[in-house]
Amino acid sequence: MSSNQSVDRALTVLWILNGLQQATVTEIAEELGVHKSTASRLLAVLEQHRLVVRQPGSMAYELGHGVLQLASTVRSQNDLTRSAQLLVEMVAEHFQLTANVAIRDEIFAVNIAQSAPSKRFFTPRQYVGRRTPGHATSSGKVLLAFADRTVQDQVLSAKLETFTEHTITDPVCLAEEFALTKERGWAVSNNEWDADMTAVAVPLLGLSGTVIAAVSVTGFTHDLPPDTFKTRAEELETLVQRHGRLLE
Amino acid sequence: MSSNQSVDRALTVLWILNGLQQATVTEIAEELGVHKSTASRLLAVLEQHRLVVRQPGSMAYELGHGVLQLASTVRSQNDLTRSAQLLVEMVAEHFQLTANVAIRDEIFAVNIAQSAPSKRFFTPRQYVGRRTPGHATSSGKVLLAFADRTVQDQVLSAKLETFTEHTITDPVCLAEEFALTKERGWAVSNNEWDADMTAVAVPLLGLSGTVIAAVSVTGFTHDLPPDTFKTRAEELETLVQRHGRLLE
DNA sequence: CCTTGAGTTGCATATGTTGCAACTTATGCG
DNA sequence: CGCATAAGTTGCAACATATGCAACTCAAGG
Repeated sequence: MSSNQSVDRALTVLWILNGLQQATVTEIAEELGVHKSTASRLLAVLEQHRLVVRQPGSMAYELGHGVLQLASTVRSQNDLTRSAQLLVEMVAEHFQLTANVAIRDEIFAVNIAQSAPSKRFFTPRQYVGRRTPGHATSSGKVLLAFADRTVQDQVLSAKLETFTEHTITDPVCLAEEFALTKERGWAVSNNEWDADMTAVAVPLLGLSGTVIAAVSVTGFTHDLPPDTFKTRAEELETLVQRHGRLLE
Repeated sequence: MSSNQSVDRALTVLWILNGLQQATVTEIAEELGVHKSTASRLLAVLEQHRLVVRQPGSMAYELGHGVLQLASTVRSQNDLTRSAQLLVEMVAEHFQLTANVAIRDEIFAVNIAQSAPSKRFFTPRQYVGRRTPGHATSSGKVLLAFADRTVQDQVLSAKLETFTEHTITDPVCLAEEFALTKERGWAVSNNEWDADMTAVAVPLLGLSGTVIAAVSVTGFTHDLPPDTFKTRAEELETLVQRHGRLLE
């Protein structure tokens, strides 16, 4: 595997700032395990490229506008993303729940669009771009259930991470879950990733008829009791179909 | 000025991909002026950090989901950004024109939120995160007009880049423009940055009463004739005031 | 089947990066 | 307000590391 120490360190800085929100040169140096002068120089280059900034008057660095610029290219490049954004906004409004569109990235699900309902104050935090576990989220289950056999095997043979007491960690149970999902056409994650959070997801088909993404609604478990799963899933499917099949 | 060659090269790769959308190892190597093996290794590290990806079956790299993840941190970090997004959506809907909120970055304006009207097909392209010239855009003029004297002097003493035949490049004229903007409370850019594009902007005040951002509406010049400037600006100001002062 | 082009890997070299120490700039406390 | 202390930056020498080359793999096409 090819590597490049200084580039690797510099990019790690971005992820550190992603986690900590703010960090000083010294903090970053410690986190990386390098001398502070090294950290200082890495940050200087990142700053020249506007990927990190220092708010005037503060010593601490945070992620900069350059990141936003790069991200807007990723978005606009992708017709699916744009279309997905319109869809989630409609879905969020309809259910008054947080809506997501996710695509598969290896054995993970990555949200590419998210919208929170306009009338609620407390909603799940932003997860756009972040990998979420395929075996513990509703979109992940949908994406994996409709993925190639080889991908499924990859998941089933991996160590399934436990997040809550409801997380499915037994490969046999998970395989059944995939089969069920594929048969009925929707999936649910009931406190499996995050205690007290529940989500329902349905597949989104491309022009060729294959599953290219998953659309989900997420809310506190209180708002999504088990007897509503089926209805929600059917409503969601109707909305998705009305929105039309998206570009592949 | 501190530098770090390999990191600088790696970050330049991101900007190359930002411009070209897609590029192969060889193309990037040529663009950077390095051997293709070097480019290959830089890309490998960027790929490990999910900042670039190769679509399965393609040799070409493009920007990856990691960028989106970093960007979502930048956004959620910033209450202003979130609040601004709601504002621009409302404004875009109201005028059926593209709306932006921009903040000042040195002598430039950086859009932090943008929304295109839902009912139009042809709209200006995405500029979120990108620096726009302070002397040739409506938001730039607002931000500079209300900025410190030292910042204004910096602009007025710099070489003012010409973009169209209407761009204001004379420091004296520009100083007058700032004075006018400050007095009447709004600015306009009439084909000054991009031929055939016109925009009107008003300031956005923070809790302390200082100008923290500019809100603008942009459209083809055809849709924004000079006799509508004043009305648009006043309407825009009303909308902004109704939306309330944002967090500083 | 051979050729051509594009990408990746092993290896030797020297270039570029690192840590140190000295210096400068901020911050906190009496 | 000024000193003390912590945090950040820069010059320099040493050596770790990134680089270019060349050889290799892989894929496509004639």
